[in-house]
Amino acid sequence: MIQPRPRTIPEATVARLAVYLRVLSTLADGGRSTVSSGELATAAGVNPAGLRKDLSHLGPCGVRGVGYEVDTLRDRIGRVLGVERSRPCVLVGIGNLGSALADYAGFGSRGFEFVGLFDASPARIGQRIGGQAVRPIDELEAVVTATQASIGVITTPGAVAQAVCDRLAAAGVRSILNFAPVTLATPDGVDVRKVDLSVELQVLAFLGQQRLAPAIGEPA
Amino acid sequence: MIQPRPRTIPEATVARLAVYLRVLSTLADGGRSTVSSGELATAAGVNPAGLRKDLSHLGPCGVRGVGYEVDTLRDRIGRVLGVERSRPCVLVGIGNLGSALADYAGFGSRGFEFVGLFDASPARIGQRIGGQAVRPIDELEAVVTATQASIGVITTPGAVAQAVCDRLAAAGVRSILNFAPVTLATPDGVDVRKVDLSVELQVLAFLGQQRLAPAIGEPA
DNA sequence: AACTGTGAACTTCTTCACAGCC
DNA sequence: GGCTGTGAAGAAGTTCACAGTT
Repeated sequence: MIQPRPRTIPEATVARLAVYLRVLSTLADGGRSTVSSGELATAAGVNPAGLRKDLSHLGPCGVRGVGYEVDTLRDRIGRVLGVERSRPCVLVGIGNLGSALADYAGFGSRGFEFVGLFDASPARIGQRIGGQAVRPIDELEAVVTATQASIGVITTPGAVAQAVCDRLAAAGVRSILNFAPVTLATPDGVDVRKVDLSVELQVLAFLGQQRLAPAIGEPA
Repeated sequence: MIQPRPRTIPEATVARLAVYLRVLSTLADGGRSTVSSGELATAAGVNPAGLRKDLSHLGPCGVRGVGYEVDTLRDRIGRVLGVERSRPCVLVGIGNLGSALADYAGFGSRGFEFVGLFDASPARIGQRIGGQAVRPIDELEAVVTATQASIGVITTPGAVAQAVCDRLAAAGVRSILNFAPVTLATPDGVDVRKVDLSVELQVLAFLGQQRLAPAIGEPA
């Protein structure tokens, strides 16, 4: 018994597919009808062979000697990533960062819909962002239940992030994107993806300095 | 001739060191004086053996049978990452996201100092954020030169990100953190690190759905 | 006894090189 | 000729298991 294709796509590949999808949309908007792996790879900032390997997870989708049809490939990747399916999300913590996310138009075209924006501060309640009123945090559970939201985004201060995370998980959210500068613990079946802005800066700075000074011993 | 230790620390390790540093600071603030790899690993969300391997890049820094001294280890990591050194940074694009970054207190304690906030919109010029006035984008080159800023952060709309990137690189910035949803091209010697919020969400959603349905074939 | 530091096994990801097809 | 799809090689990262030290 053979299995025709491993049913799981590696995480690294998924991340790049999302990037290819955006590049393809841009190309399609520009009226481009066909593209080679080399060109697409350059535009996406990756190696051409790697791009072809990524696409191989979707089954054959190009034409040898020619390249890929832009519209077809875009639709194919979109279908695999599930952009046509609407995904209700809730967002907790409506500071500058939360507002930026709630406002960002790019999510809608990828199937993400914010169905609830929550904050603890009375001053923010009722404020409208991206066509949505900010609600008090008490309503979190009710909204998650009513909307069946399975994705939660945390943009609160670190001090309350774990508590928010616990409430999201208890309410039925299965995937959490965490921007708070803390490591969250979650029950089995709930996964967290962390984006840590200060870590990104630190890595960038360190790698830059390491690249510049490959031969300097640090003074005792 | 032997080299006692490879002078480069892997990127993945650098990212985790930044996380350990934060956890250690929290422990130190709580008055904790010593900690084991197991405990620290749990708090950082990693495997204990991996943590020890990460630390091994700094040379021996624990005591066998006992653990690590919190203050010592924090200082050691801090020194390696260069948090004591002040790093001038410029930030271009002062929307919600840019404002969030300019305001974020966590950068200062890591040695990052925003020495210039720039925007193209006249409406934003002069606005004060995080103790800093927003300047017109025309002043970018002058400020980079005067402050010797080597790090630039781009939080502009995608359409202008490449142009901003070109100007930063030409002005002498060597490391760029890009939040705009485009892939940037840079000359040799300038490196870019990309944070793509919508890719993060997409990966999170996909992995969640893939985990739930490991055995579903997609209908033709 | 407890816990670190590290070689070795293992897994994952990337790159290469070329066969296969248009 | 040109470009895709993929097995094989290589690099990087992770986990294990245990020797070494206090």
